[in-house]
Amino acid sequence: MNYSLWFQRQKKNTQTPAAISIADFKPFIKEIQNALSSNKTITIFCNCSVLYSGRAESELEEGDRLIIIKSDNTLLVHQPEGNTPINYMKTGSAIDIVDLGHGLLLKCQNQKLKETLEIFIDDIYGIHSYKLDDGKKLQLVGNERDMSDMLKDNPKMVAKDFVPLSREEHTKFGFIDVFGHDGKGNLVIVECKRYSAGLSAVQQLRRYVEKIIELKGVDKSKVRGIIAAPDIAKNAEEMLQKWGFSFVKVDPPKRHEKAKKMQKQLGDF
Amino acid sequence: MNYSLWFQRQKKNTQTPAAISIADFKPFIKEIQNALSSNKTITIFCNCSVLYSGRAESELEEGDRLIIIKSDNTLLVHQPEGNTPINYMKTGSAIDIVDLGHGLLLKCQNQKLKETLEIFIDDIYGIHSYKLDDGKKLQLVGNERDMSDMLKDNPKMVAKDFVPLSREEHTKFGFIDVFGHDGKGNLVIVECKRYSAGLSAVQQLRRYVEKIIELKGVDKSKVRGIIAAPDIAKNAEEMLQKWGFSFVKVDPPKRHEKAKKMQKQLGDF
DNA sequence: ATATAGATCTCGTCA
DNA sequence: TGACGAGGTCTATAT
Repeated sequence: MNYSLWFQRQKKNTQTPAAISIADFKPFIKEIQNALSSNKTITIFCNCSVLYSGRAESELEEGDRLIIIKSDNTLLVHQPEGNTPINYMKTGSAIDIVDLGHGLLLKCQNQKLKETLEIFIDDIYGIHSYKLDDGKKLQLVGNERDMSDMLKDNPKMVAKDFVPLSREEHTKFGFIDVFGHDGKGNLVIVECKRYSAGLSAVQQLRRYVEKIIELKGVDKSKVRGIIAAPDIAKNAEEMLQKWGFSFVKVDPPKRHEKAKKMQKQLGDF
Repeated sequence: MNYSLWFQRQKKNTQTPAAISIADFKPFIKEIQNALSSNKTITIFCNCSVLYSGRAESELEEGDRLIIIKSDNTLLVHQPEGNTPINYMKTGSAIDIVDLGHGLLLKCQNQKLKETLEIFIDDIYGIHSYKLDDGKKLQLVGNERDMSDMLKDNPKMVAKDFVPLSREEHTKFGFIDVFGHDGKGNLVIVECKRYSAGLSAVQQLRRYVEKIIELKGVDKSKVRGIIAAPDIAKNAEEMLQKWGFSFVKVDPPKRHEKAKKMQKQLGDF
């Protein structure tokens, strides 16, 4: 049975706090407990303050927020602006609601992660819940994996004489995006970045190159390191040159490219 | 005026799709447009499918979700499980709602970022909106900055003879967590990590050390690199030793430590 | 469980 | 505006 409840209330009148009686919150408690026990997704528009203790400790003063509780007991506190939740608790937390008389305390505890979140709810503007049914997964095109795929399928984008051997493999040399050799007996290591490559990208490449020199026992001059990215930062380029690596401008693939690739494959028949 | 609307409907009966008429969605459109124009925070419990195109491209098949639209036109699509939104659009997006007859199309476009999100809403279980008022910011204790603070105030946690000079400063040597020297005329660079240090942490330290050797023109033996973290990965420790750096076990500070520090400071008087 | 690296990362900060 | 690093990062994957 899908039961739901909706209260529309005026914001608490600070001039007459006595108007908010214990009885006001009773149905909310019931609704939240009901929704929690039936694994519904719950939204609470409210005025609240928040305390967090766990990996760090945080405090958030009183303000209007949207609280979301999911069927896996994930809890999110969202402010009216911004992408990311201001506070949150991960899946598997134990959630409890306590009547404080002057408001509600939403307690959220994750035993495993040793984290606690306490939400002091001063006023509730609305509670809504619904049992959501969804098992679908996102199909995404244009991540780094697709980029290394593209380079393996189109080695000329890296270098004229590049011969790819493996892609995105956890070798003993490390996690190398595209690995191969060129016509002159050099090993080639390609590090892809979907966005402008920075210092850390160059260092990542450097680490792989050094490891392969060490493990294969080959000479430094026999290993080519290449960054493939749409752009590279000035400092990163300097470091790249200093280490004898090179940069190839490559834009990350999206559906457009994917479609072209499929057309090409179809054309092979 | 705070106006709000609440519809409780059964899930669409797939056997009789004709039962869902255009008229059913009319009040929803009005409510969404109304809420958008007054910068309310909106929640929509619905069944929908989603297309994204921008930095990457993604597709999400039909399922039950919670859509959140904030007062800054941030848009989030949440599945009933998991911490992070399955789809999202950043602040400043233009949001438009279109009646498709057989459902609604929620279009979200960010001109600046060249991103588009299209949500095809097949069925709506509930729409709620409220104007939220909140300008408070999170007070957080126990981040890396606090950790470098702690080390600067308690240099013996790093080494007996450590003399800190600066903390978290953008020097010409780079962004170094704690910088100083020891009694033997060596420069000391400390890199803090709140969690187990990995290969990238060691490389970050290595980069700072190399830069300071280059810019100061000092000998490699005169610069000490130290990782301060609660733990270090095995591979990272190997690399650390190979480069002559050292590891110091330090737990990140939280309120408990902060309080102790304040007591200590008070005790100084 | 730990380790490694990507992410439509996001967010802040400083040049 | 770009660059750089932290994040209560989160998430997926491999060992």
